[in-house]
Amino acid sequence: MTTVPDPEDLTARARIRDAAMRHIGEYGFERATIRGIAETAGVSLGLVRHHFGSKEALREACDEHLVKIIHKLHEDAARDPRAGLNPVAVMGPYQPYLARALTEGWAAPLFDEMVDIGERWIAEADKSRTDPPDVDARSRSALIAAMALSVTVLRRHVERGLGADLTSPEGQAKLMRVMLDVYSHPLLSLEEAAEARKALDRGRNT
Amino acid sequence: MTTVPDPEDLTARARIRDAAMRHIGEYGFERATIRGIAETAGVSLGLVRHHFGSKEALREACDEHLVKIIHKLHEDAARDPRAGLNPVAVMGPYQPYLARALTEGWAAPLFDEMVDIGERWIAEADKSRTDPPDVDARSRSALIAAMALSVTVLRRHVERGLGADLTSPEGQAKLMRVMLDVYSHPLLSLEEAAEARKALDRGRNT
DNA sequence: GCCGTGACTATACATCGGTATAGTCTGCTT
DNA sequence: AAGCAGACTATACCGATGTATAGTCACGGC
Repeated sequence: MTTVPDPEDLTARARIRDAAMRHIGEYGFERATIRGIAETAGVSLGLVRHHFGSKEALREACDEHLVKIIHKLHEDAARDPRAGLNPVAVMGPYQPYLARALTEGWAAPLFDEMVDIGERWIAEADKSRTDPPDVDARSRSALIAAMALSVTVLRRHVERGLGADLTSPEGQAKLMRVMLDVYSHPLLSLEEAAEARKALDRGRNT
Repeated sequence: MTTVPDPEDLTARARIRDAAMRHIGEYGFERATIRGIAETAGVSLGLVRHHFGSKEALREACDEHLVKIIHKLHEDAARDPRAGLNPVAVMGPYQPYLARALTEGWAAPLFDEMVDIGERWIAEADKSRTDPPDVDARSRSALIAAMALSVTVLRRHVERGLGADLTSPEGQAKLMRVMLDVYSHPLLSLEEAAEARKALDRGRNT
């Protein structure tokens, strides 16, 4: 799944890009070295430069590729909405790179697009909501996007907490069960929330 | 808030440690340089080594200090549970460092302790829950901890989404409002969750 | 058949940054 | 007064890594 390469793949350029995504995903951009990437791709140091020019440009190429992948996944998810719940399963091998991109500061457009998608979804759901929302749909979408991505970003910690390897089918099934339970039970009752809001209005912020 | 220094502070050692936490928080461990930290602390490169021995050891000292801070905050939060909702406000200036620690792979005990605390809280809440939980309290606590920390870890993205600066009181109030709304409304109905679980049981995992 | 272009390699270069060492100054103890 | 300890500085060292350059090889068009 999601490992289907572009037709243009198999080329050295594609191999380098894939190796870069793996290295950056595993070590982060700083610790990933062009030499290491070249070795993994089975090419010389110079060829990386020949194709991409600089380490920074290589990263940008990886980003573009990620965006491409996400767009394709988004189309797929439009057909089966439930499949999109589990980001670890969805992103597959590109998930570590995504996590780095989000935490090392260069994937803003990507996150924003996720917020866009969520916002439309939420606006739809608001129509059948009984109590009026206290805040705009976009803000809620941003928080929910962050929450959904937290599994990706804090994956190692979540794995420890669940006692399961999230690359395995069993681990992913477990994660889905946990998510279903948590997502279907509010952390706060409406009354508690209303009370906290009132306290906030009184100007007591902490 | 949370800026009250230890009595032992004001010493060069403390200044170096604080500078290190700021630099690592801002740039990450790799990109943070001992030279830069020394300059910020207003001391020489050599003094950093004199006090801490190595960059790695300096990081460990920062970790220990973070743990100390978290413990103190935890005691405070025990008195006023609601204050603990907002991790950005709670962690104050140490929040960027915490985010780095969590995403760059070295803060496992810290996360686990948060899961511990949450687990006890959830076990308590389970007593008054009508439907039986599908998964153990610890797994749910881990996911919820990750979700709660997502604001800290993806802070820049959340800020863009909310259109607010989370260091400002207004931004924090806005975040609180968003959290209260989202936390008090389940993302999935019990029926949807039950149905998804059934689909999972049929062995169709994706 | 030649030549040019682009994929690819080998190697040199320069900088950055962690580490190591030698030395200075201040203050305290005896 | 002597001397020792610890805080602190200046500077040298060296490996790692991104960047740059020169050169080789294969292939396709004129």
